[in-house]
Amino acid sequence: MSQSLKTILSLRELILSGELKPGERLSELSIVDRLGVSRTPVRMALVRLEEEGLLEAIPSGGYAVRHFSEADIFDAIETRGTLEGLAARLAAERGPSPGQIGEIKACLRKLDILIQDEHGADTLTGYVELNEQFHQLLIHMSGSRVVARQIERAVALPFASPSAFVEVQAMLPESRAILLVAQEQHRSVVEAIERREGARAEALMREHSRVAHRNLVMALDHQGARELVPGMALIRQSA
Amino acid sequence: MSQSLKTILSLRELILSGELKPGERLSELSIVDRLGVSRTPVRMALVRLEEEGLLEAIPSGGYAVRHFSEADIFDAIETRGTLEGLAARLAAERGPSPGQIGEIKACLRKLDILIQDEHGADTLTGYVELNEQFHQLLIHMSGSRVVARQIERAVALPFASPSAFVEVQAMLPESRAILLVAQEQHRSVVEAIERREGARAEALMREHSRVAHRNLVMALDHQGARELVPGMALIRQSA
DNA sequence: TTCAGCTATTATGTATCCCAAAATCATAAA
DNA sequence: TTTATGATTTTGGGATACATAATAGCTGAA
Repeated sequence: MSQSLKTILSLRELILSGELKPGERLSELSIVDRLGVSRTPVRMALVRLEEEGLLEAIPSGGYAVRHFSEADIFDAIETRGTLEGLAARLAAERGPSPGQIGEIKACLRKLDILIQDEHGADTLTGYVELNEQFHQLLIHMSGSRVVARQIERAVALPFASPSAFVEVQAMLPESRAILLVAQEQHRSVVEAIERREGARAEALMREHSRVAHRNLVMALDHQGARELVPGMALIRQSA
Repeated sequence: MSQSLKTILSLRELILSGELKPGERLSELSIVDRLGVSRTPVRMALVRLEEEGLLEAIPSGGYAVRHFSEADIFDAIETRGTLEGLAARLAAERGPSPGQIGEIKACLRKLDILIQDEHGADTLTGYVELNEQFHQLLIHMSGSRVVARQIERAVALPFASPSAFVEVQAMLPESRAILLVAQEQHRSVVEAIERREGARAEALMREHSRVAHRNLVMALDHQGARELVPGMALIRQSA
């Protein structure tokens, strides 16, 4: 593993865990001391994490940990939903290959099976994996590198990912119901794409992203649930 | 001006002018020789230009000039339109301040005056400036940093900018008609936002971006018009 | 006591050097 | 003639030394 990658991973962990607080300025030398790598990979990591959205450049030079408001999380989810809606519409309009449709239907079936089981031991990680795979396949079906790239960037924010809220969701009593609704949306989107119904596919994908909105509200209300949301350490009320 | 910035500007110019051809691998040392700066700012510039989308990272290390297809331009425009549509909807739903509405209406009036004049000497640069300002104000009215950032990134691709096609458009016989339509869309979007009509504002902004689609088709047909489109040097048929 | 200005320190920006890995080319063997 | 292997060269990643700009702290004067 390269020193740069090691530094990126370490810094990201420090930021997401809240050890480095929002607004805190990151001096290159302090990171050098902390992580034991030289300034070159540190600088590389700082640039990459700014691109990712976790850091912001200070006008006079250097970087600080970025802070977000609750509204920012909302907007990030809405942005992802909008872009995934675009991807779904493009997929529907352009008509994906039978192979792609087969793949995503196989993914749907696996999710069905997983959901049928009452929540077992590692059901959660399995769900996260399959859910991410579904979203990935959908993006691929759009057939657009440009859109795919844009979604990648939108999802880079930790709380914007399609599975950012599965952990909090699992804590809720209505958890299972939400899962069923989400899966119904998955199924309907695929159906819409198959039938070349672009507007429907887009609307469904947008609405699908809004289960995250609901989970967000839940997470904000229940004090214990907050730390289950990745990146929650970056949230400041007044930001 | 810093060496890094100088390198970024020089490299971008070399890429957009087509002097560095799509697919061409960029060796750090060759750039050092070419531009007379050391490797450090060169490396920094390469990272930033990859982020911008002009370069792509090679798995084994290093960077190559990215190439795009005509479909990619189409998708980039559609992506921008979708995100600007999101911004317009958010602006409408949230209700911008009277000051913001005043600002964008002032911008509209200036555009009106400019369009009324028969095409004068520097009407074009004036139009580009006001047009960009309009789009900027609209983004600001959304009230969302997250959305603003995402649009910034989408617009970084040279042919995705709101004013990427004004030069080709100016060559067309129906140029004036297109301008009038675009301005009507500007006006309608502001009206929709004022009336808190989110769906209308979004649809209008999307449709507005599609004047670029039309101009793109024109540019691709007329051989002389191609080089008026920024970034056209990056287009490969089969990409 | 407060503010201005200077200085010292620390931070980032830049250049250069070293090293490891990968691509390439040449040569030899099948 | 083709393929495999080894040497050479090139390239990129990393470390460090140097230059320059920013900042904080201190001193002196109002």
